[in-house]
Amino acid sequence: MGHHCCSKQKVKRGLWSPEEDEKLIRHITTHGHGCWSSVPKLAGLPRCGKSCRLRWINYLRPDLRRGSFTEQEEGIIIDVHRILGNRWAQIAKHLPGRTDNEVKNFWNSFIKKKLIAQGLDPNTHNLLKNKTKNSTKKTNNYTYHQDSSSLFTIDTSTNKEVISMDLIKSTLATLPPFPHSNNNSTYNYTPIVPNIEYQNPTFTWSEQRNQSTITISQSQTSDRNLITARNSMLDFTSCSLIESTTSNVSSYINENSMWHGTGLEPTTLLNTVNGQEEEMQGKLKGDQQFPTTQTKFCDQEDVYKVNDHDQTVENTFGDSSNFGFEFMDSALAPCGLYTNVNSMDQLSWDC
DNA sequence: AAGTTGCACAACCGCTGCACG
DNA sequence: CCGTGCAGCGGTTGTGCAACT
Repeated sequence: MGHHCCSKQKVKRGLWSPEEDEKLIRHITTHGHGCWSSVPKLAGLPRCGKSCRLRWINYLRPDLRRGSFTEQEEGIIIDVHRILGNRWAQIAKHLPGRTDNEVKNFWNSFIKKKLIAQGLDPNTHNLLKNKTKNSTKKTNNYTYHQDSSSLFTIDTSTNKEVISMDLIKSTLATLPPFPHSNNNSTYNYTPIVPNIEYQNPTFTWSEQRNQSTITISQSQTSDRNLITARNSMLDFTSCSLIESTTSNVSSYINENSMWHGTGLEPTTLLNTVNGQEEEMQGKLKGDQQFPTTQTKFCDQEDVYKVNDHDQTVENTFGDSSNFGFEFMDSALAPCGLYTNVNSMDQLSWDC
């Protein structure tokens, strides 16, 4: 039984011989593939166009990277799979020289088993045990909520909740620098504000659920009411950059509040670049690819409370690409940015 | 040595979405 | 709007080989 596209043809199936490979390579390098259905006839191959296309894409293409996957590639696959699931073609776009078929085979033959062996569900990337929807966990001195769509995953080596920063780092790298800073500069970080789902000491990021987007905002405070913000919006279904802007932003910060119900919302920032206030909204443009990705999003509003402090942080990301609660503990607690659950406030991730 | 099993990877199958007439 | 052809995708199967019994 041949393919539906070539059922009327006498086509050969099975493994390709070196002679067939040579014919196909010679044809495509000299003429291009054009319409794949015409390739077999033009190249003198007893195959269907579909088979020729697959052979070229998955095996004969000159830009293919052969050989074993590196640990870095493995990490990228796991990270992107966490977002996209079994969208192998999308995942393969993050791995130059690798094909969707190759990624899929590697996943099924290696990564999948590895995750299972580590007690992780390869579909959800969550722990197989105690996988309860909307369960509330308590770790160290903070509490948070977790479900299958949580932004956070388990670092199996430390058994801690972590978030990979690869996506955010690579996104910020595409943005223009702050006007009065360099990569090693120190600047004030406008602290946590409500209705932003996630943050770390260097930047904040949030989700726009209806648009399948994530907004990353990094701000440099020049005074209490004017900050320079770098914002980028990405579509996490296609891993493409939708919009990036650098602008002066008027922010409203309630000095007396506990950052509850007031403050700066990156999805509705007031753009004052041209002296006119306008709401910043993402518009789809371009199809810029992301080097690496990760993330998964919550279904509910996230609310957390922190103390009202500006803090000074280094404009660097450090060596680790993972941002864990342990790090947050050490980095933020001395600044009074959040307090533990034994006191009034708690950091709560209502995912 | 022969048969069996498990694995990696190549290839196929069926489906979807899109363009076009 | 509908039918057709095509490219592309993800799931599945087939094949070859090495390890094991």
